[in-house]
Amino acid sequence: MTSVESDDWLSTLARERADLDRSTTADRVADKLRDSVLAGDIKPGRQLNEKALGEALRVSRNTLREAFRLLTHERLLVHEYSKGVFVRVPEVADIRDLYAARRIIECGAVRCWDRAPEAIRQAVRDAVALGVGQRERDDWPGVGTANVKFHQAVTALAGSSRLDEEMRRLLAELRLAFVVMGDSRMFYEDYLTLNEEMISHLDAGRVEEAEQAMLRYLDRAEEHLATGLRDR
Amino acid sequence: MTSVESDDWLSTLARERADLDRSTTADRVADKLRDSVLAGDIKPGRQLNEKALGEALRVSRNTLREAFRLLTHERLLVHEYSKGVFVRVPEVADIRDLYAARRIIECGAVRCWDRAPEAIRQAVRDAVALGVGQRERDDWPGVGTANVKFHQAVTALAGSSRLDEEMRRLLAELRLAFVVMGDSRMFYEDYLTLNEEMISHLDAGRVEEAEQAMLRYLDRAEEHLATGLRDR
DNA sequence: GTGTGCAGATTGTTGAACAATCCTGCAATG
DNA sequence: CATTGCAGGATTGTTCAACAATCTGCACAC
Repeated sequence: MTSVESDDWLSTLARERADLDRSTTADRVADKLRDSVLAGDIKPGRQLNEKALGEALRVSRNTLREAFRLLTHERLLVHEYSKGVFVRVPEVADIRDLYAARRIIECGAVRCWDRAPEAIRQAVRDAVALGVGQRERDDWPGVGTANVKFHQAVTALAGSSRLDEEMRRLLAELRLAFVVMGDSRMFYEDYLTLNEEMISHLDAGRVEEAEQAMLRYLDRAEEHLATGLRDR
Repeated sequence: MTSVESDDWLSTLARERADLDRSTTADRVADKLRDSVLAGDIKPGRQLNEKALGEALRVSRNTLREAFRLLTHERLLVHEYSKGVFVRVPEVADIRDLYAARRIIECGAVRCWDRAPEAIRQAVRDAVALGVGQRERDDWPGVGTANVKFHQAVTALAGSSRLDEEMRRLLAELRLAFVVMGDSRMFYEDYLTLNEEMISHLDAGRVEEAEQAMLRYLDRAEEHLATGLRDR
């Protein structure tokens, strides 16, 4: 073997090293809580009692509080001093704020289409195709998660892992709103056709039109969530 | 007094209520550490020993670890499992990533100029004026902080507190890079003229030109930082 | 009904303790 | 000389128990 090959091995292993580093128990507790919150098992507004939860999960209060802090940072929980942590109750103002951010990030990302590496563009196409497949088998929750994948892939076009991370947080917070209003399937149907429109625009080099389609999508989704949240 | 006045009092107090809520000691410790890191007192790469720091700051290890967690989320510290936390060493790749995000956010925010409330647009003008004043009295660090204010004000044009928060984090992380390379004053001079150009474009309704100026600014700043970091 | 004060519950913070892991230096091996 | 193996010390990961500070709810007085 040549030394070049050997170096290649080393760099590959170095890249996978992160997987080896076990996560802290706080991280795993946070994962479990995040699932429970996003699945709607713990309803928005509900307080998370440190003692009770700590005993249930068999972790100490300190570790649990670290997990709380993680989820507070993700805006899934809110922390009130000397009162405790609560599952966030999404307000209409939050939706407005959130979609203002999405408009900036996702429309900006769409404009990066021509500059983005082919692999990432392909990921966008794949996400749309996945959604279409799920629709054909009437798997509407599947269409929903494919939609999330689509928007994450679009964000990746910008080429910033920091933006990707922020979008991950924004989308998780959005799912909270879906939890309180219960998502309708007609909704996703609507979204999917807009995604298909976007990808056809992009593949034809009509970046400007794709951005307009994204803007329409965001406007419509925002209004749907805002009204749904107002009279829930 | 009328009931309207009374309501006004209440809403004012409600807004200031956050100031009354004392923060946790972890928050205050994090503030202190953040200042030390951004002032360059604790150099990038240096490890933060839990026991020593805890004794110096008179807080328990648990509380200190809470503060570490906060600053790790802000990307000022990095955490390696079973090894401890270290002040982040900014890499060129970080700069690239960071400026890709800034391009999306700040250029997108500039496009919101016409839709933004007048008060926020005025804040942008004020930030430029402040920088001009500081330049006249040769206060170059002052010009630097005015420049940060300018970019925060521009971000606020988008109308999303979540984006504002993200920009706050991005700018703090950027200051880390300045810490390791030592900021030059010629640099800020250059920036300030670009800011003046932007504001004149905006006041004349030439949003498109202002966005181009922002893009030029970001390109130039990124290159300056990347090269300065490579051969530090 | 409004305000006051007390008791119980919950959170904020600390310090100690032990297990798990990492780092360092040194000896042994080839 | 380079590498490996190993012991010992130092540091981190995690838990627990305790106390102070704060909040909440309820009874009571006016």
